[in-house]
Amino acid sequence: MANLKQLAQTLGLSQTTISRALNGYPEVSEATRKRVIEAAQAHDYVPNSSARRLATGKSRTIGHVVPIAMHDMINPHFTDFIAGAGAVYNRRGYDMLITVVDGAGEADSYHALKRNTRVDGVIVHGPSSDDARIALLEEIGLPFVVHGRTLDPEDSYCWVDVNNRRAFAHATEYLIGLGHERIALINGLEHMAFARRRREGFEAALDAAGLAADPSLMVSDEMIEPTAYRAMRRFLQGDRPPSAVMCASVLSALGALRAINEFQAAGGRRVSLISYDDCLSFLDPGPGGMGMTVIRSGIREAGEHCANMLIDLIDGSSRP
Amino acid sequence: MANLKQLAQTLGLSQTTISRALNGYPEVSEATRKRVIEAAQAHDYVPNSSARRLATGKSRTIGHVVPIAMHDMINPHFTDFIAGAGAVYNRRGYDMLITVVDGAGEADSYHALKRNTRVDGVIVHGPSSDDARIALLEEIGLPFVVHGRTLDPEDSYCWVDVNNRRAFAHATEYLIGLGHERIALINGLEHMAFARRRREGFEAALDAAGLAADPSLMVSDEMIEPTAYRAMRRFLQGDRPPSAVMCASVLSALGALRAINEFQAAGGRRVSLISYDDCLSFLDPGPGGMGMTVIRSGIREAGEHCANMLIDLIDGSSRP
DNA sequence: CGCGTTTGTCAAAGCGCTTTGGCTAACGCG
DNA sequence: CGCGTTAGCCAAAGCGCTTTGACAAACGCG
Repeated sequence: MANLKQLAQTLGLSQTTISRALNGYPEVSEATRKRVIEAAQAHDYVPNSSARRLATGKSRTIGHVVPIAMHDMINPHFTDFIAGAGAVYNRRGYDMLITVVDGAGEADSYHALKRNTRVDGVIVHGPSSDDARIALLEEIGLPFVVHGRTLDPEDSYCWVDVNNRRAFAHATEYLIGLGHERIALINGLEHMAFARRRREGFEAALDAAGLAADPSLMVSDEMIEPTAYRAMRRFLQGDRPPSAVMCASVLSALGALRAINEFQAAGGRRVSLISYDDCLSFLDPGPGGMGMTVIRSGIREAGEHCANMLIDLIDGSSRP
Repeated sequence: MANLKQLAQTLGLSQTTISRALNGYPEVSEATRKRVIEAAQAHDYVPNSSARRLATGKSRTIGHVVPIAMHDMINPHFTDFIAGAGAVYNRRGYDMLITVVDGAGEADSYHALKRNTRVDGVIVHGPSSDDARIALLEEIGLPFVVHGRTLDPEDSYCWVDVNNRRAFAHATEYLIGLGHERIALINGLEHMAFARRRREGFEAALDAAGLAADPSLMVSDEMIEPTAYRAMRRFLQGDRPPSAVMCASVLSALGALRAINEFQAAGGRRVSLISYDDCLSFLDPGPGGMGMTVIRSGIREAGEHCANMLIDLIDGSSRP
């Protein structure tokens, strides 16, 4: 059956009553409610979401505005994140609206989403150190949760993040425990807050062990294969090559690994490699891996987490 | 300014006229239209999309229903596709709605999207050999474009695809031209139409050169690193190892490469590798690559293409 | 029994837009 | 000049839902 009106007619009730019965309002008797719900099911009635949206001003939709990042690619982690968030939206009756923008149009997109009540909230991906987006969203009053944090620890918005600092500190300690003293770091671009945190963890662990971090063994660049390859090669060709390297992503690790393989084929010493696996589940080497240690970060779970948090926020709740 | 009514009032015109002027109907004089458009701009008026949706029954939204594929990952190519499609949607004033479902719920999702006029059309990703979805969509009358083709060449729906058959035939011919006679194939799962087509191309090229395809040098499995690694290892350990291998994806190539490197480190002969790059732009090795040849397939462009096609279809056009 | 409450229901007024049908004023033409 | 057209604009009726305000009927209680 198509619409509320018809259902009301067949049941001999008013639209009001039907609507209330279906939406769980207390003003209808339980007997009526039961009758209505059954009839709705029997006639395969589902309220039209456009109408509801117009009437309530709520869209039951979450927006993700993804800027097409540098050199025209979307961050591969995004996929896993979406999978996690999407599952939650489904379960909780929300839709997911994705807007792909080139950097410039981003603010406009948020404004447009808000104005049209197209979304009830948004998720902000990978904030840079001090992200303009969060100010914007606060200003226009669109609920949001950010995945990752800005550097300012005292901000009052919701975020979900892995503890990058600690993860890198631990991994570094692990290498130190194995006896490594010259450890290289192939990091992501440091205008991203997470990259900063990772370096901090790395340096803190070295410090704690009385080892100085060697700037000539640290690089901060896009986390892709070729850049990592070149960086690693440079490290290995120096006078005092590292005996271990930490990579900020599996992609970087791939590049580093290539450089290491060439180095060893040419008679070089063995080099250990630890990679931080910021998702990329499809590269999962499984048992008997690719010759490196990886830390898994569960981006997908982060997606679920963000989604749940945002919905709670919208439906009226907390801030963790 | 918030709504049509107010704009109409300030201009001393009726809502009808404003609406018509803004939507390009011929019943308003050019002078009025100009006045209206300018006022709209000046007052920063944008029609409320929920209201419009309700009134017209059109949502100006395209749906992508993505099943969480095998072993819980979304196909990484998806990201690039989305980037391409998303850009087009933006440009043409459409929104993108993504629904993540676990296999079972897929049909329901389509029904729900249709019933609520939540979307005007959908894009179907990676059809299997004979996909139930296209029948379903035709039945419920939801416009769609499929990315990839089913095997039935005579179907009457719209699709966008790369010529997998030809790409693989060419690549194989290339290897043959280099003098290779034993060529391995590491393919994707063959319930996917594209994988079938790739094998056909591969075999056709061998045939044409008077070389028989050796089944013991062909494998069809998920396109991920570890499976490819194991397959390649097996090939190389056989009595007559291949001198070249074609991989159906860069991920497979990575695995194969690992096996090859080990093989060569152990004194094995050189092995050539060609990979089909089904996107993964973030792995782009750039100049001075990773020691393999890749064919680029432009998933992103495919996304743009699909999006344009679908919108044309919705707005009333062709079928290529 | 009478009167203030509560309970369950309904009619009607939006939400902000599109679209139908009608109306007026200007226009074309014999 | 008179009459059929057309151009340009408008009022009002939806689209399908939620929500407000009213109102009977049933109830509680002194």
